[in-house]
Amino acid sequence: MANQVEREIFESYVRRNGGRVTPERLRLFDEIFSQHGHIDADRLYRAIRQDRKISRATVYRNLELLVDCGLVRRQRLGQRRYLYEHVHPGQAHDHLVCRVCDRVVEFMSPAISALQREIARAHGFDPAEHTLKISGICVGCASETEVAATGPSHRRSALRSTLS
Amino acid sequence: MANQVEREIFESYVRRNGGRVTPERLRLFDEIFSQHGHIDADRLYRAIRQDRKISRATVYRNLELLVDCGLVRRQRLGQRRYLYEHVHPGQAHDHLVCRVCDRVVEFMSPAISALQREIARAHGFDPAEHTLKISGICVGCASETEVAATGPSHRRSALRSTLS
DNA sequence: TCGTTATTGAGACTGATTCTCAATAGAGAC
DNA sequence: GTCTCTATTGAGAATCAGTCTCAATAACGA
Repeated sequence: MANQVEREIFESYVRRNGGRVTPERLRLFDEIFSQHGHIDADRLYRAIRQDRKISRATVYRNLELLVDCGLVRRQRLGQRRYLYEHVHPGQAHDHLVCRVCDRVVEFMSPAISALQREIARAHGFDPAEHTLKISGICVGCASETEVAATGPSHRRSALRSTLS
Repeated sequence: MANQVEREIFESYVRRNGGRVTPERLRLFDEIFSQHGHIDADRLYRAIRQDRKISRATVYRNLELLVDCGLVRRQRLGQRRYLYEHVHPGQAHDHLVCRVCDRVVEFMSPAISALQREIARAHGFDPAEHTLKISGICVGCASETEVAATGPSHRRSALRSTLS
């Protein structure tokens, strides 16, 4: 079975802390490790709902658990909700987010990671994790919106008159 | 008067887009430019409320306006709410956030900024803005929590047993 | 001063996440 | 296998930040 190692990490983390291994936990683990990329809590909830009863609260609680034991990363890439992704140790990466279409692209930069560690230490911080999100406009959207935009582009302006 | 330049940028941005310069807008501008560091919408609302009637909606609407014209930066540094800070052009900076006490420390790294631009371009993105948040544990909290922590430290674990 | 229409205020609304608490069910002891 | 203890679950209520609605107000150009 795939993700055997991660699954053992998970189970042993739970047991070590006096927790119980429940079918709900395992199902959530499987779901998030079968997904590629970023997924929100509601999607996970609905995916699991396909074949078993589970409550939203359980999904949230156990996502927190997965985050705590380091197997899952939770980030706000869009505006409203958190996105979750499973972590492959040693493969730290960051994100480019298109502010028009919300597409997320991952990239790795050991140079940036190293600089971050350095900076944190210089300021007396013990760096635990970081979030680097670069938002901009991707190639696709850039060509599409060339004609339109003169302002903040993607979202409605706070000034009404610009709408008319 | 201080912030004269920024204020003119603001007024001309509003006018240029067919908007109106209202006392509420000016008051919000003054408030956020009189504050140092990061502040949330509710704090701004309450600060302004001290000496004039204003509605929450107006605060949010006009914060959006300030963000749109580039005078204010909005970021999620904590978990829940957005934090706002006024921007001094040419002084891009990033943040270190202590995950225990939520203290925010600013730092500047031209090297990281340059790398970010490079990466964005390499992936066909036109970079508009970025958020780099390094969260970790600051010196103060590190020494205080030395004895305690064995787990996720600062917040309640998703596993109940660890509470007892 | 007037008229047009952008802006405001109050409160309803939304959507994501967290909380509550009674019912359920792991898992160690026997 | 059965018992017991208590961690976990489910359903829905609660929270919280932020957004929307719409009638009343007030900028600002004529």
